[in-house]
Amino acid sequence: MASERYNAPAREKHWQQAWENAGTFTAKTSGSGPKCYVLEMFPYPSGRIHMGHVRNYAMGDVFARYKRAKGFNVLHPMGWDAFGMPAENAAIERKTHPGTWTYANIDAMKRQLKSMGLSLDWSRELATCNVDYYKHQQAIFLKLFDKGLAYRKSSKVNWDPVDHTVLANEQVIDGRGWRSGALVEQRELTQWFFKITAYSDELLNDLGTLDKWPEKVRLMQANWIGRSEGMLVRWALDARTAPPGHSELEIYTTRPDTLFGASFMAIAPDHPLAKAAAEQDPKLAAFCDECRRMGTSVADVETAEKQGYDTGIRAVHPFDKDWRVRVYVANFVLMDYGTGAIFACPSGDQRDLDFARKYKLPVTPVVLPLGADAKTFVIGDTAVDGDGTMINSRFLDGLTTTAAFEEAAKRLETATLGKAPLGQRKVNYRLRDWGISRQRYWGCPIPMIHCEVCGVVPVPAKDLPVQLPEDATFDKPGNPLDRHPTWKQCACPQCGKPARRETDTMDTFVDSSWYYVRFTAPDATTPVDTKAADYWLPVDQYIGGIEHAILHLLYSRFFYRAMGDAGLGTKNLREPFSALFTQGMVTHETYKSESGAWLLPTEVELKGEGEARTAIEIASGNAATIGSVEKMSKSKKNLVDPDDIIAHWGADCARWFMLSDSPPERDVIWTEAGVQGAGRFVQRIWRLVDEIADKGAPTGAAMPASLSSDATELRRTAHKALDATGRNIESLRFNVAVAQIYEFTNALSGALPKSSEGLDWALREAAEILVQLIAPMMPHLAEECWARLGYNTLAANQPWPKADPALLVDDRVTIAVQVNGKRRDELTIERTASNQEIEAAALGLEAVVRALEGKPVKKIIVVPQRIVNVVA
RNA sequence: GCGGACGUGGCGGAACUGGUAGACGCACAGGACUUAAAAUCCUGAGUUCGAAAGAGCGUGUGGGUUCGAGUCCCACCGUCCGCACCA
Repeated sequence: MASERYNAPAREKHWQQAWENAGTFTAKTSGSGPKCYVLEMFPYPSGRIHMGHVRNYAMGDVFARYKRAKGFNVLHPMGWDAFGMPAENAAIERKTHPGTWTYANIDAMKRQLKSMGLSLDWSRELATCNVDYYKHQQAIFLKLFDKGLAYRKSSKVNWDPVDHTVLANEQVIDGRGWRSGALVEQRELTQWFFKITAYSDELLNDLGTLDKWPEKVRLMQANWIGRSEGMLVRWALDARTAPPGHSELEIYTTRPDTLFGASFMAIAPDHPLAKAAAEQDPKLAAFCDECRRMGTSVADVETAEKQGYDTGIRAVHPFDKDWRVRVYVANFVLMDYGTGAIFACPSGDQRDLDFARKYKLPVTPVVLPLGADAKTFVIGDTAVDGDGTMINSRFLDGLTTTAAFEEAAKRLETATLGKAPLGQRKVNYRLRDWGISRQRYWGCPIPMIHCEVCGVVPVPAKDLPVQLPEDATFDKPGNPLDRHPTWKQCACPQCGKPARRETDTMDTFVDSSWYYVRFTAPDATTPVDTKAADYWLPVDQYIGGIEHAILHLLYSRFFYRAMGDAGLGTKNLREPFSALFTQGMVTHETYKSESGAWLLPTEVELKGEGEARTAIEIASGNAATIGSVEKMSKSKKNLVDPDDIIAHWGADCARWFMLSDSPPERDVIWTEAGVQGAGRFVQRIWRLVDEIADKGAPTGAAMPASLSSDATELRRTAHKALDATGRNIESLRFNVAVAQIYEFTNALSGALPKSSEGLDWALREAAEILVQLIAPMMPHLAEECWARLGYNTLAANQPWPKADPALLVDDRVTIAVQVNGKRRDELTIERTASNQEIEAAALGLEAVVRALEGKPVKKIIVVPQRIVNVVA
């Protein structure tokens, strides 16, 4: 009896309900089997899920379901990264409260995620904007403050003029705010910081332990931390030229070996020496002002021409008291790296060379590159920064650059200026402390109080939480907390006098730096339940977008360590995510109307194929242009709504398509044809299982004593597919797993019309294996098929079948036969055949004899079970 | 500029530690079923020459190592990504 077409949308709801009723995916800390914590980066509740979420969560779900089937105690939670700017902007636009907007979005998106049939433990759901979450974050902040890991300082910060808030360095991309896209300005403000730099070395070194992270991400983090080994070198200033109170200038260099190539010194416009000199030189003061103005936008800095101003100050070369070097103020020297002062060796550094040429300063080659001729070697317009042999460098001459570094360092360390050594070794980092103050409402309030008498005082733990006021106003720009009439007024916890609350809130990246810890015990009364955290952490497989390679992933690595060091129960664990996978984006073609407006894919009709493809705007009937394939985005309207796809095709179809074809780390192009293909496959599986259930052996029948060769062959195919698919899911090679399932399905369809001894039983076994192979990817269809096969258990609860090792190897193997490296034929032979037998069989092949043309055989190479190459 | 990744049919891609290149999917062509369409099933296909058997060429380009290279080495070209005055 052939059944109806599989009605995915209807049946999916049924099975989702069945899982929910059975509590299938609720994780228990006391569960059996080894633990496995699978996590996808939690979403920002923007309003609706998009295809990128579908892909991300489909991947995580396949992995989680597979691990469950393999007997692991799986934790697979979901929550909401719910604080942040869009809620506040929406509040301004719609005259509502950010919380109202956010919670409505969470409801909508939760419904959407549920329609995907994800194996999530919703009992652990959390939202970072919920006071039950952020009160613990405030407690953590206080602990970090106690440890000196959170502190306040005045510094130049990135100011986003559109969002009216400060941004961390990591959140400035190409000189623009990561969210608003506005050109970022530099402002001097007093802000809260986390001391991530205390972990520079550890964060860098431990990257080496993250062998299940993408190399690319580790490299990006290593570059961001930016460790360099160099020296601090103090230069005496010529007293006749130095401003009062300044007798020396300390610089940072990674190339003390090139000291004899010194041409000039350069200091930042904000360097104390520059400020002192500017007091006596109005032109210099004007130059410094100009530099600062240029520095207002990061984008300007990148294109600005190198400029300098000779301060008239002369510095004395550390190795030659008669050698004077000019000191410039230069617009390219940064005050907050090293000491804000450099010595320049133009022959070895392009930027210094450009500057030297511009201001007609000396250029002395000091490194002779390997293979260059000392007599003819000159520096033109290109600096030479590689290794080589030292020249024009007195006591360093003839040494390699590496040896010269050591020699110069030794001499600088032993020589003195005044009483202290002339130089000392110093490791520098590019990484800066993490500025977390945001002048916005919709974030976690920083639990601090400003008292005129006592200074900055932490809110006592017993007074937590510091809750956001509900009655804030969003009608004008600026910080609603700051202008709230009463909220910031409080009593100083120390002296009791009237004081003022801190009105800055925390960067939302703080929220996401520990949510994975909170998932292990979301209802604990303390921020961390040590027992649960020790059991579940670290996350065994983390999946998310590459865009967080630095931001979220570096912050989390820091925060997890800081929490441990502040006594929050995770001290024995240093890395939060033992394996990381970064998935590619979902892309789609773009369409434009005649007037140049972007069109949704649903607004155009496509015709023809290949080069001849055309698009018509449905509403107007006019021709539309087919544009390039881009990441799905609202601005380009190349969006496909997951709701539409799931309602029409079902979640399984959408999931299957997201996992097919493209390797998961690469971008995938969403196409209508691709979805149709996936939809066809869903029906094909259903028909196949339906037919086998009708004709095949009864549920639970034992294997017949004797099987035909067809039946054995089918069993081999099934068990090989089982083995290979498991390995590919394990290594997240979903596209290959999908291809193997297709191949297996083709073999199964091919065997269906045949009839021989034991074949019905083998068909049934293969069908059951097939259902379990698709279960992680198309879980609803798997349940439907499982039930059709006569079971009243849930497929989701079935253990992953075990492949029979005896079926994984063939008795006879096909070997390619080459003559002089060219494939001429192939031969099928017993797997256990000896090399002699293989050689004999190969030489007997007609194609081989023909290719040899009677030439004598020089040698024969036999690779068992693979290839034989006859060399003549 | 510095650092990194990648380059395979019409398209997405597969190919374990060097061993039958193009699995699987999409698109395509031919056929079956049907009054017809949809759905489904079967067959074909890297390319050139050939009716076929078969042969030549073929993984960005040029060289090299090897019995054998998509895979290893060198140089170059192209695409993409990250960082970017970091001393």
